[in-house]
Amino acid sequence: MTLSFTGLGLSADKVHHLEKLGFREPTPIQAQAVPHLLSGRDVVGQAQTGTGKTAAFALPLLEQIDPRIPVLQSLILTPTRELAIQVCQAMRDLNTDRSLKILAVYGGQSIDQQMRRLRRGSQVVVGTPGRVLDLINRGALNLDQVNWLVLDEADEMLNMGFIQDVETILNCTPAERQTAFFSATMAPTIRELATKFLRSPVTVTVEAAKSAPTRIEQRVYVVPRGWSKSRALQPILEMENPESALIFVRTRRTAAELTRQLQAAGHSVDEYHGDLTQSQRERLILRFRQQQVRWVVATDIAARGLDVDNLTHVINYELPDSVESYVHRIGRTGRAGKEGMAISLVHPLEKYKLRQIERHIQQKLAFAKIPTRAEIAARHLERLQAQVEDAITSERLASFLPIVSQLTESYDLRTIAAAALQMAYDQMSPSWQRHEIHTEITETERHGQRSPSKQGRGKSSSKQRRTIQPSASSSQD
DNA sequence: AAAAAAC
Repeated sequence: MTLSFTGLGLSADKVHHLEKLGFREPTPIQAQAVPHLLSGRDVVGQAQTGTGKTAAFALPLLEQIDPRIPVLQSLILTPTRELAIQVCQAMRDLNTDRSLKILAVYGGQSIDQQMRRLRRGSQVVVGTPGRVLDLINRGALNLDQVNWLVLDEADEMLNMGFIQDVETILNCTPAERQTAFFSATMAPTIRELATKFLRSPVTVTVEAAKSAPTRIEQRVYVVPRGWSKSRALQPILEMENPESALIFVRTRRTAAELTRQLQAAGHSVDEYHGDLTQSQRERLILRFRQQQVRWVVATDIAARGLDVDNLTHVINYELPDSVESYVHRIGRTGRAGKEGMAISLVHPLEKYKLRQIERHIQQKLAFAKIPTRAEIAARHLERLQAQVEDAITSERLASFLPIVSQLTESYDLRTIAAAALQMAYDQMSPSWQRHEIHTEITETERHGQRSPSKQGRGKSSSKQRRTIQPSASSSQD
């Protein structure tokens, strides 16, 4: 069954704007939540990561705010600053006629500037709890007229550490407001707690889409006894050669240390965690989105909501503390109907954590063997061959023919071709010759880690339906 | 116990 946005009760204007943006069909969570939200009901919305939750609350919200009144009418709370920025941007993108003023407020940025902007009369504010409270206490933010309240990543917002601030903020809003809680995860205890803030809510739960189990391939590598994780990570990265990856660790310190190691090995990688300044954080996310950095080593600051287009890999260098966090972490990839790979590294003693995760996601996780040096070399040669075949059909090929003609005066064609391939191979694996990688992988072979070489993974399919999905500029959860 | 979130 397909629905149009019109069928959801959105205005003709809005539907027309959505079509101009290329959005024709609502995702399941949008199809189910939007009508309830338009009818004024409180909603608890639960749907998988990357399936359009932001638009599910943003569309009805934007339609019901009165653009003629220059007063704050809607507040959205998020658990991280970057998420506030992202949700704000997504809402501005959907506010196609620019009739509403939408502002993100969060810590680490000049509060004076945010206060000046607030004075100009924002109708929608997206913010993190600490800064929102600060602004309330300074008299710069008045929630008296807020009739729309959204908790994004609601279960996290109701967790210890956030709940007190969130409750204080909620108490500053009118009781007759409309409230929506959205998240991909909602533990029963949190769901119970949530009802305390909602008025006879409708619960909208979207079951896993049919493509869901295959959308993200999950794989587990058991780190051999006596090995460090960083030693196990090297051959996996060599084998996978992720185009873009989020590598999750548990602490800021480990993030910094692992980043240092990977940088020393010549990789394009940077760290992302709460020890950085706000401008460092924002700059990094921008560079990552623009693919100026291939890999990011992050704490759980990046676990939720963050939407980076074409993220191919999520790597759990260390397993998260909560099963919910696992679900959110791997959900950074495989977004908007694309494929993704989620890899977890576990010590033998951590296998019990794995079983908790398996129970929660109701899936068995596949174990993989750490690739040997020979398998990695074979994979590199496969890639090289594929690249050569691509190059043969390229238009630029002809421009290299004169050089070949010149070289044939001194060498035969096979020798020239082999030399060119050798150069390409060395370009492709600059760290290949490095001593530490060499010895570690030799060590792997001594441990008898062998498995058949796997076929390279196909690129994610480009033939997807156009729906309102996360992209670099708009996000859904 | 750690991470996130205000100055």
